[in-house]
Amino acid sequence: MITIEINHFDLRQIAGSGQCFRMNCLKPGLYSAVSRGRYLEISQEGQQFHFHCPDEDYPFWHHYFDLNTDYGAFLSSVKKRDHYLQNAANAGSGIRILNQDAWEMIITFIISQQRTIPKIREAVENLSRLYGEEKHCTFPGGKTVVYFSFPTPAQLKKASLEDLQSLKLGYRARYIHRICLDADNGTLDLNRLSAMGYRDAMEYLLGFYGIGTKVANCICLFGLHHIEAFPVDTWIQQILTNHYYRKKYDALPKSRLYETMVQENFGKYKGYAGVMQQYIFYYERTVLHGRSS
DNA sequence: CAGCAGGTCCTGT
DNA sequence: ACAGGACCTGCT
Repeated sequence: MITIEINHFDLRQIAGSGQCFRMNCLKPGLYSAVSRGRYLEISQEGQQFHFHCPDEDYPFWHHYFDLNTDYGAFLSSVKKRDHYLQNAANAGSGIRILNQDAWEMIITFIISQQRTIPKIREAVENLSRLYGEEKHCTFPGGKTVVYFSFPTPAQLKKASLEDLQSLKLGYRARYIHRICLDADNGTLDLNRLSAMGYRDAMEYLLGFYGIGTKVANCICLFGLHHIEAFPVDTWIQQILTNHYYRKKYDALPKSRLYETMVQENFGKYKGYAGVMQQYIFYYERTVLHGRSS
């Protein structure tokens, strides 16, 4: 077990920020997480954190939670004039943009289309249980936890279209099936994708069946750590409309409306607008509308 | 029963 | 380019 003290880091906020679907609250202040085949239990008391994992895994989780980045600088850069963002950043000041696996984010956010977060979690867990690897983690003291890694492309390719449809993935089943084939035959090159900058990664991702602008931005933000990415979903659309509307936007075509609003209101946070997106998403959804997971 | 949920694709102008 | 409709499934 490793104990450290960290500012601007809050497990409940991160778990509720909608960026990861394999973090669970075991009891107040204690969370589990699964990523890249590893398992962690982490507890929080104020700014004190206990990492329960093999010592050699600690650097992995330190990077996973993005603990080398100075979020205090992001927070203090919020414009005083923007009261909505001020409130949001204050409410979510412990959020961090996690370093998650790109392939897992591709599948996860394809699944996320037109679904609620609890249903996304359920689907991701089902895929892991059925196509991932069963793993065991034994703690000092003897407690053993069974968990499942998220399936690799080679593992998930074993799922037929019918298999995926039987998991109630609906029209997303076709998207997933197709992209597994692409990942297997090299059309989707994850190593190449990971080496790209934000713009190139967006263009590349948009070429795949089932990935549109919103999902591609989520993959960039949560799976490739391009923190300038700013996904616009229905929640963000509502926020933009309710808090950032200006009359001149009426002249814009719908297809360009939101990207213009994002550019004009969040472009000033150059290179890290995605952090602000997380603050307002979390604030609106969790604090103002009471969604907990 | 209609409407909507972390959208995307396809089609017709 | 742009707008409108279809699409799986489950929940209200």
